Amino acid sequence: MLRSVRALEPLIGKLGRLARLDEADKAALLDLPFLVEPVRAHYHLVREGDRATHCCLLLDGYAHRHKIGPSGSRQIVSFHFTGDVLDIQHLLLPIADHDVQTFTPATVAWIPISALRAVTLARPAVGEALWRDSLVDASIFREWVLNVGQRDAKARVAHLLCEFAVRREAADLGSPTAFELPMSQDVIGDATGLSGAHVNRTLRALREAGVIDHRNRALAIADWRALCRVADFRPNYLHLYENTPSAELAYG
Amino acid sequence: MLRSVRALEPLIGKLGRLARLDEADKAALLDLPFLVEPVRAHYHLVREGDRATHCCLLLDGYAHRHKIGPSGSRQIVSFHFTGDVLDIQHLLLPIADHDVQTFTPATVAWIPISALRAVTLARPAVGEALWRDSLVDASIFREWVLNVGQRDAKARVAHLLCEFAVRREAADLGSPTAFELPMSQDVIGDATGLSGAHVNRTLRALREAGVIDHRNRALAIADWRALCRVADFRPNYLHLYENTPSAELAYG
DNA sequence: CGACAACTTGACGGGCGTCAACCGGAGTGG
DNA sequence: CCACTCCGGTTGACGCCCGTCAAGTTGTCG
Repeated sequence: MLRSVRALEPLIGKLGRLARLDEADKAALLDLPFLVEPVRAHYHLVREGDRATHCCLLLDGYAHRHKIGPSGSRQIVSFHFTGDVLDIQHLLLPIADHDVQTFTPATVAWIPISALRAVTLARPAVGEALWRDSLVDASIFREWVLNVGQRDAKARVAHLLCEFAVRREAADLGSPTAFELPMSQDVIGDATGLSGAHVNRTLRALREAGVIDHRNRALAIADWRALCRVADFRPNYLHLYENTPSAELAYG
Repeated sequence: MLRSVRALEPLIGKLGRLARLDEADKAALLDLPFLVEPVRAHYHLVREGDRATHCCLLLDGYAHRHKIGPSGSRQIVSFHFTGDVLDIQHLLLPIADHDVQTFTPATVAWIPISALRAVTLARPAVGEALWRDSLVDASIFREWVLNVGQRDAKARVAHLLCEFAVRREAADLGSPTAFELPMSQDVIGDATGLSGAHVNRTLRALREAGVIDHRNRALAIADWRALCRVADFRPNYLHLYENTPSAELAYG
């Protein structure tokens, strides 16, 4: 475990996009106690049933949240990037109802829940940003219910890629149209309610349609509009509003 | 539109289960401005794209939230009962990302968002209760992603019935094991990602297995344990903890 | 260069969608 | 009191999307 100065910068970046934070708000965030921990891929950060004492901020790498279904099957319910708070619900719901797991090597910061709650009370703008973040999370879950409930395999996978691209762009994590897809096809399957084999077939179909270019784990979106059309993708559920900077991902 | 005294009692009941409210908190809630409106079944309370000015509290009747998918299909993402705030996310996310619609005749109270936000700032316990409510909502969405993503038809429908029963019990809305199922089979299909025809087949299978008794729209749960087993139902995602009073729905 | 995980592809089968027909109850109008 | 309408429930026939399984290939890391 390490303790480094200003490691919480990514949190300020994220929350600053969700609410207007003044200098005192930012100072209070930077003043939070925390412990930095590098972890390997496939490391369980939270397990269902845990009584949480700390919230987990993802400083680097990728993670997902998932639930275990009948006969051990796994449903991934969200993906997370640098700057995301992985379990903000533990501020108010003490017992975890799902697992959180890295799927690449990652670095996380553990923040005591008591300290985070104190900040939300002392600095209402911070509380507002965190609450809004959890509401956007909920909106993404709703969209995923729609995704696995109504769309066919091609649309499901395409939708996932669209969301990945737009969220990367919004979080300023590099090119939105060419990036590494850091997860295995089984993981994509667990997120879309498909088998790994069918994810493979589906990615091939998207490639052969000229919509994406996908080799190994390198993804390039060849035709953004076409991908959105296949995916039935409308980004409103991400609630980015004017914070979507991208000309590259122009929509409509 | 009507204005009646203490119409907001159901809100106090609900929030009182989510956080410890003192007399001043309750007084602040009862002091909220509101307008009561009776509405017919299938009335749209909120439409995707609306800029919300009021939050909608369900005083009586049933409602659901849904999103429109490819080629006009509909995915219901949650059901709501008396006492539920139907669109708490509009406190912080101004533009609706989904529709809210009654499916029985209902009575709602419209509360101005500005007034509700003022109360959350002045009375932190109220803010905490509302935030927690929105986090439980999010947890339910996650469970629904699992439901439509991983479970087969019988488990999906059974899970919906289990959730209905436990939430009725928790909200003190009458018998948890015998009640009216107020929605059509198409509606159940839209909530579970199944066709209405297959919901019918599935309900028949559950009836023939002796798990439920279901005639017209009257539902009786004949074997609660068996229903839970079929449904892969574990109520932890509802975050009721010690607030689950039921001996009738004992689990484990 | 060997081991192992992930990817790839094909064959086969089943769960559930689609469609169509029929039924049954509630409301409506004569 | 009955005919008509309409919505929802019920059931069967048929087919497709996608799961499962198995075999082979590729990529990567020690």
